[in-house]
Amino acid sequence: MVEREGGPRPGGRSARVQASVHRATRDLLARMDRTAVTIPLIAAEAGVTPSTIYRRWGELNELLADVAVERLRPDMVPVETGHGRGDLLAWAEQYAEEMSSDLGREMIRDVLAAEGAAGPRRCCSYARQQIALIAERAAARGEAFPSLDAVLDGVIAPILFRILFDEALGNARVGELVERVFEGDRRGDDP
Amino acid sequence: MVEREGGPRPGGRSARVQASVHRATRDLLARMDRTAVTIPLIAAEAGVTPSTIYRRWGELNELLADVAVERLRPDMVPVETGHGRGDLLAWAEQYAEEMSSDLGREMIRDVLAAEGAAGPRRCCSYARQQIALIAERAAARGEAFPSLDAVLDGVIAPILFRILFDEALGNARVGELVERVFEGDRRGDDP
DNA sequence: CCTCCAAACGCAAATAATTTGCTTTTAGCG
DNA sequence: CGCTAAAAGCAAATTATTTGCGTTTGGAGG
Repeated sequence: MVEREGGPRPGGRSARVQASVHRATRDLLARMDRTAVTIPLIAAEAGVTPSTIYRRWGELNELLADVAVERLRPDMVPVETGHGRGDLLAWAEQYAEEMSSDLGREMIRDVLAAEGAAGPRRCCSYARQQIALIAERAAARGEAFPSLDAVLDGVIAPILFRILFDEALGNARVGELVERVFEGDRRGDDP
Repeated sequence: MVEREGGPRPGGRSARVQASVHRATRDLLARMDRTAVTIPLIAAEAGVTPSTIYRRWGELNELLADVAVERLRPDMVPVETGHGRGDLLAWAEQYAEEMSSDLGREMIRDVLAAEGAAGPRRCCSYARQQIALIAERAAARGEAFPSLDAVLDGVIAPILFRILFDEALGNARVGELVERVFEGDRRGDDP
């Protein structure tokens, strides 16, 4: 019962279509204004008929979200600085920077604009995995490290909240948040 | 040089059209699936021609965002409990509850899905105003109260982040966040 | 290797949404 | 009371979306 999450079986026709549609979408988004990107356009660029896209993704939002989630998947292991706090700081700074770029902001919005909570949750779990990895390394060194929820609420949440609703945080503020989450370092979550 | 932000002059034809389109949109969203709500439908419901809506709002996302921002405007003053911490807790709990409802979630997504940062910022400023009000009352009583940014990052951000990307927080967790933001109560923001 | 099957695609016609040029209405102003 | 600019209506043209049906394809079982 091994569910594959990356879509259909690799190598099949279905996978080829998905790949070329994704590529076409990325290309067009890079080349032109996002409001000008339409499904017929993507279809032409990808060499498929529009109805194929409509049947597979339903609407543009879903396709854009699909592409964005894939691009948001972390492609590297968080850098090691020697201690958990440094690891988290380095990671958070990079995360904030990537996400607050024009491209990052657009991808987040694309993910959120699609129906259903699957996309956003996957993005959240990407961050979770990265932080869990840093936490495990810290634990292996015998260091104290804040709980996953504390980091999510204390560091990731403000970073994304500000990007989405206000103005992106600078490195200074991100550093403060990381400090703060290490201050009241309680491991458990029960009252 | 008094710019009106609620749209055109009140009483004019333009204002009537805007009002009836907003009302029609709310009605339709309440009655049917959001994916079934289209501009021609709203136009029919509002008694205007579709082109009027297209010219004023451009696309459905913009109209939905416009309607959502208006519905998200706070319509009451935060309850007074006698002290700032209680005020903030009560307000945060209600905010979390409203925003995590199906309707709340949809409205937030609508606001974020529109182009431009105006809608999201207005939502952020709504929260800011409410918190500033609570903070002023606390200050008037001579109480200590965390900075606006501390509350935004420590309370509002996690609430919205979890709604958007994960699972809504319960009252217990909201209470913890409020506690925490009062713990390291520093007024200034400089290092 | 061959045959069969279901899933996915292409094609094209039908439907629906969006854009646009032009006309008409209307609220505000001299 | 007309004038005017902004906004709405109308309808034709364009573009996007849906859908029915035939075809292709990759893989499973013989």
